[in-house]
Amino acid sequence: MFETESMDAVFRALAHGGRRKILDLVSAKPGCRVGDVCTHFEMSRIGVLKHINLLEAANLLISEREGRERRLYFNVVPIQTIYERWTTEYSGLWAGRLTRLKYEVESTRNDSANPNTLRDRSHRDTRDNQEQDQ
Amino acid sequence: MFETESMDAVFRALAHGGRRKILDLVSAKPGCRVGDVCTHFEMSRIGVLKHINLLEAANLLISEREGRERRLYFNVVPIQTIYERWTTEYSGLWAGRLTRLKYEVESTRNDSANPNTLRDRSHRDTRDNQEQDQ
DNA sequence: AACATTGGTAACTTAATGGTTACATGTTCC
DNA sequence: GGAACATGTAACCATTAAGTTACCAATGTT
Repeated sequence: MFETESMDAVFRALAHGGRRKILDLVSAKPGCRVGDVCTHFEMSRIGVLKHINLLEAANLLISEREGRERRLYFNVVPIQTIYERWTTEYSGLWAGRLTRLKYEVESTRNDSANPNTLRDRSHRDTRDNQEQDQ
Repeated sequence: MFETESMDAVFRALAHGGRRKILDLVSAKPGCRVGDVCTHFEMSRIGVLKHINLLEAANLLISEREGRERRLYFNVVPIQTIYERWTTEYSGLWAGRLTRLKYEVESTRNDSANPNTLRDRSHRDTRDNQEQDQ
């Protein structure tokens, strides 16, 4: 719906705990180098390097060459974009209107006669492997 | 750092465009059923089902049986948790203090004499395949 | 010049994901 | 009861992702 291609890269980059840890490290020590990040992992240097590169490709890290060193900086912008996506898309939820409803659903679990039923069915699912209208 | 196991599931669940789309659909039509979601995908019904199950495992969807049907509801809570994680962890950034710095780094790219250099090096990387101190 | 340091490529192995088809189970409707 | 329906399970295949080792290329240092 509101998906951009770059957003997908960001989401995928964030899907890895090690990479999130890298973001933590770099944001704690802006300007640190590849080797500095590596010291915090059991993994091989190349393993870490690939994660760093992936993060940079997603624009979550910015790197800057300085002689033989490579300085790393964390870039908040993509995460802010994601934040906007959720707050815009699910604005109602964040505003608290539906949030309360959800909490009720989660805790009580007995509003079995939910009025918000979907009845716009139009798919032909008979005997598996249907192809649907996009 | 601030990682919980459940948070990892959430991040991984969000890493797939199709699953994010499912969240969009369900949050737009709370209480819709599995089949309803399927109509919006080219994929086979089972493919979609697995994504739905994964989302439920990550607690991003809540489902409720009603006869032979399964009603789906979006659960904001995990996303709120993630939001907290970022805003807490990178609070300085969101507060705008470091954010400005980052923007400068991104736009100008010539603060080559960054004072924030990390010099706590202590790893022995000589000839690859080092094991580091955790 | 010689050598340690820092970073990067290339090629490969293994594990995880995304997706499929075929079959199974419980429900509603006649 | 029996047909159509909604959902689910099992077994499997293809692709991608994660990580490894071995080697390469600059840059500093003495």
